[in-house]
Amino acid sequence: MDLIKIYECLCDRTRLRLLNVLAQGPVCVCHFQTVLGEPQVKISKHLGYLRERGLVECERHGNWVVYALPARPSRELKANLACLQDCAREHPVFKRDLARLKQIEPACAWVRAGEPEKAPRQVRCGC
Amino acid sequence: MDLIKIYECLCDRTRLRLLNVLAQGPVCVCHFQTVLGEPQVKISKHLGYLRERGLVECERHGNWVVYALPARPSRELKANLACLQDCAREHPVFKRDLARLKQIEPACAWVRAGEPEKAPRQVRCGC
DNA sequence: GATTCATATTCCTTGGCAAGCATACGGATT
DNA sequence: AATCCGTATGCTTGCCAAGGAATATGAATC
Repeated sequence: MDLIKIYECLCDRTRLRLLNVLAQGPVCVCHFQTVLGEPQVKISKHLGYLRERGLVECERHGNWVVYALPARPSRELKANLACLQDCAREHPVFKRDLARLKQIEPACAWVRAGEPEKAPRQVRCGC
Repeated sequence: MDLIKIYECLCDRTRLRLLNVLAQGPVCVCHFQTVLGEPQVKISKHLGYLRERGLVECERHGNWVVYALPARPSRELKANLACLQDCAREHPVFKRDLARLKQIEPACAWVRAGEPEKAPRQVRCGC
């Protein structure tokens, strides 16, 4: 049963935060680090966990790996993501994440817009 | 954060089934055993888990303990229960549970209706 | 080719939960 | 009081996931 796999993904605080941020658009790993304020290993592992179970997809652009929600989410996933967003709207941690995401918006506009060709030419990410 | 506690409750197959059944109305433990086809210990423990975290409430009537969804569920809980019901609608296991619940309906109408005064006088539950 | 940066993986430790057996508890019947 | 029924609790075992440190990979720059 697929539904249970979804709920297993949702039962961790960090993963909930990741998914909530991803609802705004694609994000690369280093931006997650900045937004959540969590170490790289933690972010990467939880993204891997979500990836293995089909809740997120990723694509490499040079040094960066950009994560996004699946292009064609299942009915169950769509419903649960909508529910999460609804619940997160009033929770301080989730709200803070989105606020931080907005702050770094200029630095990662190309990522959020899904326009890899506009990636900066220099190596450093800037976040 | 309360929301995470909710998701932790939802990440187990048995608990999802319990909550899905409870959405139809109050149910006593022995009816859960019949409907889910799971041993008593398992049912009781998962109900205890849900009870400790405030996702269900219970009330004793003679030998029976009747479980129900909270009278005043939080916004988050309400949203997630609605989402679960929506997702469960098309899943074979959840559907089968509800079908079985309907089958034993006559035997437990007083429970489902929340009318403890109509509890059968004899000891045996009959399920 | 060596270095730097972003990301992933491996290894390890720790904690928590699922499951099942056995047993305890509380209420009702006799 | 003894017994029966429905339910809950201890206890143990095994598994899996979280977290962190160290290291590996892969791409870009010099």
